[in-house]
Amino acid sequence: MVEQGRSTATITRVAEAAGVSRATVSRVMNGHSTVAPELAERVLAAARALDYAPSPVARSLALGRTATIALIVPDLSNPMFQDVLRGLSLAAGADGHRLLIAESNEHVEDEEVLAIEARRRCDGVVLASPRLPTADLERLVPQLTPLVLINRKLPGSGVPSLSVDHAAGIGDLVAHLLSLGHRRIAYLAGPPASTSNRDRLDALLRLSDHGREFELIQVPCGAMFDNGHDVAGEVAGSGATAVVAYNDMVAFGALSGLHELGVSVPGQISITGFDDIPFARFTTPPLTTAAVPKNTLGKQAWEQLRNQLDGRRTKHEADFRPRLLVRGSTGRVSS
Amino acid sequence: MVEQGRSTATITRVAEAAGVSRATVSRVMNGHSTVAPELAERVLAAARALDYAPSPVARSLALGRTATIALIVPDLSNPMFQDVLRGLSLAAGADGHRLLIAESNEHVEDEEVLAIEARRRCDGVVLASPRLPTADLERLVPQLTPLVLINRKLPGSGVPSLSVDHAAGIGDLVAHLLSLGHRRIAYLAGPPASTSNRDRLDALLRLSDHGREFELIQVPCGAMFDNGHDVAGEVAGSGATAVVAYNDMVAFGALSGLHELGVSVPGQISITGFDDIPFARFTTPPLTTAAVPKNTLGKQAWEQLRNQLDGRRTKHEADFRPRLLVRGSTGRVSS
DNA sequence: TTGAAAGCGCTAACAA
DNA sequence: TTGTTAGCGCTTTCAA
Repeated sequence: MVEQGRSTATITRVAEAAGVSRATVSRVMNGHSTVAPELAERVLAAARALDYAPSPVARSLALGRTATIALIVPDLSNPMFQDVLRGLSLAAGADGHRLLIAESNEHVEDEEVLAIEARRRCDGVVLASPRLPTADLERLVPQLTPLVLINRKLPGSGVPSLSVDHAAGIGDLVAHLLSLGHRRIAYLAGPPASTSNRDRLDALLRLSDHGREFELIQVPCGAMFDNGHDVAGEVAGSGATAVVAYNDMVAFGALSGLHELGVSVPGQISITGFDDIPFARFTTPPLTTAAVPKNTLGKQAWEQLRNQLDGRRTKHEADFRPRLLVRGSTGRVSS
Repeated sequence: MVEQGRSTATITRVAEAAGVSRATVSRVMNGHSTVAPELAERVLAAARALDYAPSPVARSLALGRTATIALIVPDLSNPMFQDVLRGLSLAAGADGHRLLIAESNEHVEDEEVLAIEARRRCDGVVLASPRLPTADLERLVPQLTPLVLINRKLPGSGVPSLSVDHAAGIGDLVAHLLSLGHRRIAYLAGPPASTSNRDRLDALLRLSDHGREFELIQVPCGAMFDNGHDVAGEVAGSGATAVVAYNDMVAFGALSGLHELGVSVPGQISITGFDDIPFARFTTPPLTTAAVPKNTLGKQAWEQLRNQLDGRRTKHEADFRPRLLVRGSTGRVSS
């Protein structure tokens, strides 16, 4: 048997040492009612001497709450979720709550049981599950509440949801490209099952208006560097003068691939990303993109969750409009 | 009051419904001893009907273990830790353990209480705490055990520790640069308090051998994109023909900055990074770097922790030697 | 094989 | 103000 930390004192031992009841110790430790100062002092002294701290697990059972929340994401390697994670961790931590993280590793089929299991160890859940079918999600809601959804709406369910307004972001990017004279635009599509990909694609289709505003060339791609890199050739041969990438990583991969092919950006082709992940302004050339406030998303998620934990009702849906950042990767169309 | 999920069934209700004792339900749920098949079936039916699942919190209290571990990191925005997080999350998850994550947000002074608090909710801790003074860490060990250290050694303590062999990585990078003819090398230093920075710097000083092998120019920098970007001018003016950056992000920032200044890489200056974070091979030019097996680190951390949880002793220290990846950002010195 | 009972460590009515 | 008591939901000896 391995040494499992020093044997921890219990409330009973402290009570004995201080010559009081466990209830009194509990009251002192929680700053409750008014315990006689001299008693309180005795209790604290005993607690210090025994190096006592209340057991979170026992408290959780007695109180019915754990001071812990769960974040459920499909994929931790996605910078988008990393920032949400970070914002959430900081905000919840500042309010004395721990963060449990559960990653489905893109296995949608495990996501339900993962979420339910996680919820049972926690007081609430922040769920980012872009691929889970709506029907399944709806069925899940009662077991996950208090719940906050990220990048996903469930109208009429009363579940707070924080989303990026993808359509608005795409709108800004396209307007920018159109103003530069581009009329043949390739979309490097993200994962087909991803709702954010669908949102972005829908927006593009709408804006293209059946080719009347501009010609839209769809290129199946993915969500990672490599995917963008690998379609560079296809892009170059497509006749597109501008590329709207699913996200910054893809854009960066494409940038890299085009560079290797000797295609100049933005000289011959313009490229836009989406998200504004940290290095987007450091690429060569720096990436024009739509910045989504990812930290804000995490922080707001905590606010929404805390409201529910406190029994408050809360506003239900928030859309965060990305901010267009024009940088060096887009330029006037070469005629 | 908000709806807190559907009211969950307890073991008592299931026992009543099945007409058995709680002990029997417990045995069935845990696949223990041999409960008579027909009884077991009755219990399972009741459990299904009531949608029962054992409470993890109650189990934790009764069993004295939580099936949860904690990862403690100074800064989640550091890609290095993100990958460790990911590897750890996956490995622990595969063995049915949850992951609690605690971020000190670089506040070393909070790290101790954060770690202790986290440990009390968990069965063990993976600690990445590059800046915590050794004495403090040593005092902490008994309260955190089972414990695994990342990028940090505590000789004689018996605490398993997984580290990157920074010196070896730097050695490979420098050998590479020397072979290309470089004799004036700038080091873009990371955070002074970081042990990994110190390791890398020490290695450089040793290799430089007081300038006999090459001249070492120290440039205080940092750990992020911006820091690298901001010292580009200084680097360009330093007369260095090659740059060893603290990590890939800094290298990338420097790359970007030099590009803006019209300094060609590797034409005029060669640059190396460290870590091989995902985009390192997509920069322009792609980054020569020392690849650290970060996923492995996370995965191994779980192995080490699991060994301790199982009461097994385990090998104590592992050094992961980075792999030199020669890419486009380094070239023969321009004479 | 099954059940009764005690216990994990804490909190919170209720009484005194 | 303090203590007594019951209870949070589960596991696990110990007897039967």
